[in-house]
Amino acid sequence: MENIDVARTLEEFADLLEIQGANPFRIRAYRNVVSTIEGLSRPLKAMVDAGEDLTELPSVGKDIAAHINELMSTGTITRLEEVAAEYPRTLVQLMRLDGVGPKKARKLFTELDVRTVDDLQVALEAGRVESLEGFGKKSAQKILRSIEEHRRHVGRFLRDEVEQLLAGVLDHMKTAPGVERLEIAGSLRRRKETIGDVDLLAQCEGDGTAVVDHFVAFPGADRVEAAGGTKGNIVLRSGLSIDLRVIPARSFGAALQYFSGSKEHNVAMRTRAVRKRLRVNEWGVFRIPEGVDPEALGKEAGERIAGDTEEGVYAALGMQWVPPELRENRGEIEAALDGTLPRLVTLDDIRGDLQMHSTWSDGKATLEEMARACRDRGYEYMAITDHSQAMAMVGGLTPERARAQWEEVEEVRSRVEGLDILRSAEVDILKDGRLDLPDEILAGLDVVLVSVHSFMDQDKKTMTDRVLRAIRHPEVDILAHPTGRLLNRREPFEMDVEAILAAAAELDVAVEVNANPNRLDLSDVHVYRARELGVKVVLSTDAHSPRGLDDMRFGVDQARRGWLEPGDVLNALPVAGLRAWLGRRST
DNA sequence: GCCGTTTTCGGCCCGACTGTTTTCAGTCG
Repeated sequence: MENIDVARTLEEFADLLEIQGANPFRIRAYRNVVSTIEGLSRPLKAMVDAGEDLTELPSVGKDIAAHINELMSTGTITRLEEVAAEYPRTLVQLMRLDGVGPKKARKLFTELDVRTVDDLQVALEAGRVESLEGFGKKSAQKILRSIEEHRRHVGRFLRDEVEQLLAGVLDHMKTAPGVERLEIAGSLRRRKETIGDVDLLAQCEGDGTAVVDHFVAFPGADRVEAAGGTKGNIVLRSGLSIDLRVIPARSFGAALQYFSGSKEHNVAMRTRAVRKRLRVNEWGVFRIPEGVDPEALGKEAGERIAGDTEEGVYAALGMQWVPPELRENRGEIEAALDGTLPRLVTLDDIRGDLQMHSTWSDGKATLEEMARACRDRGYEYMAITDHSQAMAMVGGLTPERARAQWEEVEEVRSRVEGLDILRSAEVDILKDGRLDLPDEILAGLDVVLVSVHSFMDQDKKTMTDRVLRAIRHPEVDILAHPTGRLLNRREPFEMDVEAILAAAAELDVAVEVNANPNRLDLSDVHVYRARELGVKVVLSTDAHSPRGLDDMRFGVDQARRGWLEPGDVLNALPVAGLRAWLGRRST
């Protein structure tokens, strides 16, 4: 059982407890554990097998540790089954719909015997929902719409999609009246792998109604969900929901901090603030006078000690400013208090790209076009990594064609100055873990990438052994797109990533963060774990055209979310250092 | 249900908007 399975089960437990109407703090306790597990870089299973005490984990106490142990050994949790007997598990699907929370889900079930989204749709269309107390025509319509949306677009948006969808909105906001500054907050600012919705902040003094009105008049809006004096929301035709909040300058930093999240990061910050008798909200940081009940104060009461800048908000709590990519409550709060945050890698640190394709296999551009595009991007080096022969449908390299490509590499080297072109290939890891090109060809390559493209549905042990065998080959330098996932489309392979990373550390094999926004493989949590284990990480675009080379920034974002510093990143090395690393086994 | 320079009980982050309401519950972030 994977961490994600445990997290999903506990989340379902929390949802059911909420529908049941349990103690809100008990529900929060479960949700806190979900967040702990999601940020965990090691498998729970391994911890349990090693006899480690799960209550050592933050937010995990005696009861939930027992639940996790029961879940691991029996596949279920007795207490969860008891609640599920009262309120069907399918009710949590209702809660996922926009406009339906725990109370309404419960009411729909108890009053109308609605158990599933399908049931709800039938009840809505029969007009039975709108006559329910607490519901009405408008909310019924809203729920019906969100059911349709749910069916059309399950899952979240990829970040490059969001950026494209958002461009028009940002353009539109340039002419908003009285707006001095516009910033992106939320998960987009934190550079999460996928995005649920977008948060924008506009700086404007006084009443924000005119700004909100301008925002909701965006021609590309399919509908307007909210429009007030400080907040508006539109939903684009694609289903992407965009929130705008209007904030005065004195509070802009506090609002940017607040709306950038994550929720877990903010809760942790506020908890620390309370201990210092400070109150942090989106309007600023305020000192609560002795003997005064904070609840009795207005939202901006007390002595304001920060709010106009984000740096000031963190400083007021005695913290370093935290890069948004780290704000997941995975140790960044403690590091910011100690002044030990990492110096995260940036796009400027990247000296070359070590995975791309050309017309020798499934790329759209010639080797020389790719080389010139790399040089134009200021790189010192590149590796041309066309597929190997097993990928016959894309014209993968046979040994003969590989040798022929080396000749072209020499020619292009002489024509494109100031760029080191490395001989390489993306060598298929065959079904049994052997490599798809003979050793004498592998020995002739400057850098050997290996990756899985076939038999992706092998069971976990078979796949793990297969990849372990492949990376134990002495010519292998890089394991590319290690888990094979495609965001929103294909789950990662069944594979013991922990074992692969441990082996990579031991063998001094680098692992890739594939920067293609559809992949972002490894995940941020696995990147963090790679760093912990001392595994070198390489950020590669897997470009199939010159434009694809620009995806590098997504790889850098992912690396930053995994806490990587330039020294952790293979292709942040200058060319001499890279060449030295590639020769590490021959010295 | 978890947690502890307010430590084994009594807290636990906080505000805005909508819709169905005659003063606020529910949802959302």
